[in-house]
Amino acid sequence: MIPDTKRKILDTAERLIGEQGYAATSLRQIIAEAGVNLAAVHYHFGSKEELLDDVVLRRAGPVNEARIAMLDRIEAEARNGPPAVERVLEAFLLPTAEAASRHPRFVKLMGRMLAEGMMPGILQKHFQVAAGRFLGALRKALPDLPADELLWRVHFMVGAMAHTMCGAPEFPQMIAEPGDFRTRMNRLVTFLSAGFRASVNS
Amino acid sequence: MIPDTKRKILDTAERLIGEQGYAATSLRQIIAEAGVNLAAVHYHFGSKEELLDDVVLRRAGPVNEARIAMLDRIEAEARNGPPAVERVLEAFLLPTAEAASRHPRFVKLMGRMLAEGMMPGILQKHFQVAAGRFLGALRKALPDLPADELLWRVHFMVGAMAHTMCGAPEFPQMIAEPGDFRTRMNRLVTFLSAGFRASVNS
DNA sequence: GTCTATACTGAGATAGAC
DNA sequence: GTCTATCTCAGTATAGAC
Repeated sequence: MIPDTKRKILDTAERLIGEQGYAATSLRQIIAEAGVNLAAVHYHFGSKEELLDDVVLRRAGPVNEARIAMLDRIEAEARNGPPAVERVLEAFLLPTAEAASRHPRFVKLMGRMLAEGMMPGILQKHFQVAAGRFLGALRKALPDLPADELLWRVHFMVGAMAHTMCGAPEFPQMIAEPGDFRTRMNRLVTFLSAGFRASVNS
Repeated sequence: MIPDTKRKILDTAERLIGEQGYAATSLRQIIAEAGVNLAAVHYHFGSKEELLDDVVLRRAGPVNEARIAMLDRIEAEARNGPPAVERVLEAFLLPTAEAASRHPRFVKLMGRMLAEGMMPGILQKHFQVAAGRFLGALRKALPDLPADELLWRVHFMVGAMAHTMCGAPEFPQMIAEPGDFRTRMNRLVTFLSAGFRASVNS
């Protein structure tokens, strides 16, 4: 069982870093809103960066397991044939929507992490395995797409996904929409699938 | 003529904020690498945030003028008919590639700004006009697309664009590619155009 | 007008008392 | 496990030299 102090720090850090970004969020703000002492952060986590690492660790596992389970099912249904791009993208994006319904703070945080360029460090550690599985499935789904082109399209997808997860809409009209994260992810799947399917010669 | 000290601060801030992000870059690091005094920043700009504003201002103007000029030409060639989505996206993205060839630091910085969620503040001030023109052109290019769907797709595009401008590739293979920004933007145009054209029912 | 020196508050981090 | 005290460095501000 996680001690109360530790859990309060994790919850508050998750929320504040998701709202403001990692660098812009101070430990002092976190401990003030969590109602704990500054030294408690360093006792339980060691540093600000390791705190972030623990915040990610707590939620990333379940999301990635759901992703891989969904991908397993899709590949099994496709037998040896290539799976549909839409299904593969859904396997990657819909578990995020599930997580968002229960832990909306965390999804914003993940978007921030991707956007702040923390992929080479913290994020890679937690998502490398799932990313590899996903990339392989996309290769099978799009056998005619050159390898480098596929990687770039995955790069575009990560950008669109991160920005959408952050939840900072550019236009006021978008806030009016009921904040159903699943609807948003379905829009994204439609958009991205067409992008992945585009023929290389424009 | 911009004084040498002011220009050095602008150049160094542009580079460091582009590499590390706004919140993660300290004024002290900027003045150390620029070889100027700390107070010079506050004399010339007033604060860290106004310094960022001036960094953006210096380059955003020319890029946006190129965007609007390109859009004018495209709309004139289309007469009253709807322009092709590809051309509209090129008008928005290729001037960025032009800017990148001469000011690679700045493009990274713009990606960072978008990613760090500074759109409601600094970015909106400099890009609102161009964004409005661009949105109108997209509406004409895609008359059958529902208005809310169009806004979400623009949102996806901004995310993909920002992430690509940051220039932090997820996979080592992507670095091997010659860093031609125009090639990258052409890949992006192909990808996004197909996404914008996707029918709403997936 | 332009820059230097210096001071103030708040950041992350650590040692050690309890 | 928890908290106080303290260190260094961040952003900010200002007085005064040139």
